[in-house]
Amino acid sequence: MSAAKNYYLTTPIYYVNDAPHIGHAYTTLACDVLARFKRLDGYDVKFLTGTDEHGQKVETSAQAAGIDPQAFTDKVSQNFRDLAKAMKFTNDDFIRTTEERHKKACQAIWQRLIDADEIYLGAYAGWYAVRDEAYYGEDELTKTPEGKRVAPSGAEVEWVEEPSYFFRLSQWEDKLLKFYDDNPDFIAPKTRRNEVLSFVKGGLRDLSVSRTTFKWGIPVPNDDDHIMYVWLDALTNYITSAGFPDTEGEFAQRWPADLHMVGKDILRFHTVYWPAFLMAAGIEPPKRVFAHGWWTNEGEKISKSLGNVIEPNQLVADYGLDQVRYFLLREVPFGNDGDFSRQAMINRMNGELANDYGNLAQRVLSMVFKNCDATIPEPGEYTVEDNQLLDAAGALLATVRGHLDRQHFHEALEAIWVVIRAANGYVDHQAPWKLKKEDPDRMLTVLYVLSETIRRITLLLQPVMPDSTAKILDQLVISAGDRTFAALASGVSMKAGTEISKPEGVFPRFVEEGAN
RNA sequence: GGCCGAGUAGCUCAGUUGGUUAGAGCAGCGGAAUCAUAAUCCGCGUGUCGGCGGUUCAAGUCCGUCCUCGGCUACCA
Repeated sequence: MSAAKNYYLTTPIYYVNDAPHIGHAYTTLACDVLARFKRLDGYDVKFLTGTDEHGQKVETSAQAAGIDPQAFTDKVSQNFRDLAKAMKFTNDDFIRTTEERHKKACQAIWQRLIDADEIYLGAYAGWYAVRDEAYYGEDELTKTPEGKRVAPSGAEVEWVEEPSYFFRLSQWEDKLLKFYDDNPDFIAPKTRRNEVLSFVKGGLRDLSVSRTTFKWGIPVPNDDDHIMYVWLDALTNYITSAGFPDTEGEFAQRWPADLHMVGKDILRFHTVYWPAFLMAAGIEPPKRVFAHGWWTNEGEKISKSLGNVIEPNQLVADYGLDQVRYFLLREVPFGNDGDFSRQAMINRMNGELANDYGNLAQRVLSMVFKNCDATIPEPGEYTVEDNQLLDAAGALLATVRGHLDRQHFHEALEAIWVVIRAANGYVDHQAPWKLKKEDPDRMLTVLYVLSETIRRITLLLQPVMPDSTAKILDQLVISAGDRTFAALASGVSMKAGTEISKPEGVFPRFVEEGAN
C-alpha cells in the first residue's frame, strides 16, 4: 500500500549495439546496492534497468547481420540480462524499448506534448553523420584530403534536409533554472550541476524530436513518416515501467522516481531534456540524477580500438563476484573517474576483505567454536571498551544510510571499515586467548561483544557483498527473518545460546600464480 | 576563447561556518603478540597545504593574481 516508504531508482537503458562492459556493470551495481539497502531498510523498492533498442545504428547492424531488427535486438539485449544475472543484480523490471507497453507510453507522452502545443512541425537541415546519428555544425567539421566533410568523431557527414517535429525547449530555460534552484539536490555531484546550469544559462534552442531518415523506432502518432527521436523514446522508459500512461495505480505510487543513475556522458539528456519533456507533459520530474565517472584500465583510457575493454565476467572469474562488487564501490569516491588496476584490486581484496574483515570473522568465530562450546556466549557486565565498540557498531546504520542517500558508497564502506579496524584492535587489547586461562567469564563477554559487532557489520555489508555476507550470517546462525535492518535497531542484539557450526574462511586471499 | 572544478605526506584522498602541535588508508621502517586466512596489534611523517601578493590577532580554509591539470561549451549508449 502507499503507506510503505517507496523508493524507485533506475539505471539508464543500455544501447544494445554495445557489448556489456565494466561501465554498464558499474552503473547497475551502484543501483543494485542502493536497491538492496533500501529493501533491507524497510522500503518498497522498484529497481529498473533495461535496453534501448531503437535507432538507425541498430537498424543498420541488423541489416548487416542479415536479420530483422527485432530478432537482432532480441539477441543482443539478452547479453544485458545475462550480465544482470552474473552480477546478481536484483532489478525488479527489465524494460526493452521495443515492447508494446513502451510504444504506448511514448505515443501517449507525445500526444500530451502535442496537446500542450509543446511540439510543432518544422524542418531540419544540417550536416548529418549516419554513424553518430547526429547533426553537426558547419564549424565542427573538417575536410579530408579527398574533400569529404567529416565530424569530429571522424564520421563522414552528408547534407540532409528533412521535415521534423520540434520540441519548444527554448521556452523552458527559465522554468528549468527555477526547477534547479528549487531542487538543489536534483543534480549530483555538484560539479555536474554547475555544468548543467551554465549550459542552460547559455540559452536553449528548440529540439528536433523526430526523424524521417530511418524506420526502426516508434512512429509519431498520426504521422507515420516520422520516427520519434531516440532520446525522447529512451527517456520515456522510466515512466513506462511505472505504468504510464495509466497515471493511477502503480504510477501514482512510484513516480516521481527517487533516483536516475547515469554516466556523466548522458547527464544533459537526463537533467535538461527529460525534466523539460516531463514538465511540458504535465508530469513531475524525477527527484535526483547522479552522474558517476568512468573507469580507466591500468591508467589507460578504455576503448575498443585499444582493445583494453574490461569485461565484467572476466573480472568475476578472476577475483570473485563480491570482491569485484566491493572494489568498484570502495576504490573510488563515487562521482569521480577511477582506475582499475590489478594491483589495486588485489590490495583491496587481500588487505581489506581477507585480512581486515574476513580474518576478523574467522578468528572470532573460531574462538567461539573452540572455547564456548560452539555457542554464542552469554555476556556479563560491559566495560568501557566493550561499550565503545558496541556503540560504534550501533551507530553505523545511521551513518551508512546517510552516506548512501547521497550515493557516497566509498564513505559508507570506509565508515564500516573504521569499526572493523577497531574490532581487530579490540581483539588484541582484550586478548581473549589470555582470558581463557585467567578470566574465562570475561572471555565470554569479549567474544559476545565481537560476535555482535560482526553481526552488525555483516548485516550492513549485505547490499554490497550478498554472497559472502550470507555465508557469515549463516555461520552466526542468523535466521533469514533477522537479516533486515530492523535487526539493527538499538536495543536489538544477538541471542546468546545459539549453536554455531565450524567456521570457514569466506574471503580467500588472492595469491599470484607462480608466487610462493 | 568563455564558464566551472581541482592542485594537501611516496601513492589515493579527508579537511565543517578561518582558530590548539594539518589527518586517514596504503606503501616503508621498528617492535609486540600468537586466537586467526603468516592474518592482527602498537610505535614512527621537519608535508614550502601549486607559486606570489593581500585581508586578519589568526588562513590549507577568505580576496587578488599567476602556473598546472581536468570537465563543460547542444542534439554522439
